Amino acid sequence: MVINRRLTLQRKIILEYLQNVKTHPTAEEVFNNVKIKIPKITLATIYRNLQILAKEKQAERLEVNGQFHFDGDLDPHIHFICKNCQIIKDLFYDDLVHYFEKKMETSGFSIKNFKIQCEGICKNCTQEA
Amino acid sequence: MVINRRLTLQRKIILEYLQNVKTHPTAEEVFNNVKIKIPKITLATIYRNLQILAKEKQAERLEVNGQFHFDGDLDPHIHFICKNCQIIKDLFYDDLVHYFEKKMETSGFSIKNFKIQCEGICKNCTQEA
DNA sequence: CTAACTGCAAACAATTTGCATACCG
DNA sequence: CGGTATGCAAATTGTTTGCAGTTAG
Repeated sequence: MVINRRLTLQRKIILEYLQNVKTHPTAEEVFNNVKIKIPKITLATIYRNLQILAKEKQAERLEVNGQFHFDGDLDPHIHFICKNCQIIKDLFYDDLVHYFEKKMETSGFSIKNFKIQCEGICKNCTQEA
Repeated sequence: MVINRRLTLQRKIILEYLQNVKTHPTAEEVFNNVKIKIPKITLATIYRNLQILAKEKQAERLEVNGQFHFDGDLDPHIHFICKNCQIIKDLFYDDLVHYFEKKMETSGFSIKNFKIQCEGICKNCTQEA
């Protein structure tokens, strides 16, 4: 039951967009942006491809306040969500990631992937208060 | 715009159920269980209350494989999801939690709450393989 | 050539809403 | 009593599917 994926233009543009943007777009936002380059693309195609990309670990799906967002950055990192401005910020804290992986392994779990996300107030918003 | 919540029987039973169960039920599962005690309750009431409980931090909502689950345990902990048997296991690794909180704070973030969840194969399933 | 993919429209599941009634404080 | 919550049914949102035509490898 192995599927031989084809790199269609649609999939290529979607992936490129996810890899170049730093805003963690929703399916809708991916749609609006990809539509600029492929005007007749439909939401169904966006959904189908996002699902494929997530399943094949070329992108990550994350949930924030009930909405799904997508991230093309595969480097393990933490997502920080500001409760004020709603920005989703990437934090590449390698020591934290390592501590976490180590802990899980010494506890007897073989982990495949993980998600760490936290909410608070970002530096920008703290200053303005 | 402060709302004066009332502790209705429905809300009470839902919360009690979440606090006593260790399986991280979905809204549907909460519904099926609460219905035993309150036969004429509806899904709408379940959804309304789960939303309120999550917003007021009396329960936590987590997302696993596109489905939302609820957890009445407020103690900060990690969720481990077994890719084989699909169990959602709570891990109370205080050192990990502290390391994480410390790191975030020394990095200049004031964090309100966080979610850590990871996927892998649980001990039970590893033995059986 | 042919299996994988697309666009389109229709179907679907999960969640939310409007409203009249019930009930907590 | 007043405002919050409920049950019911209908509406809405986000996502998925079937199908005929298109395309990458």
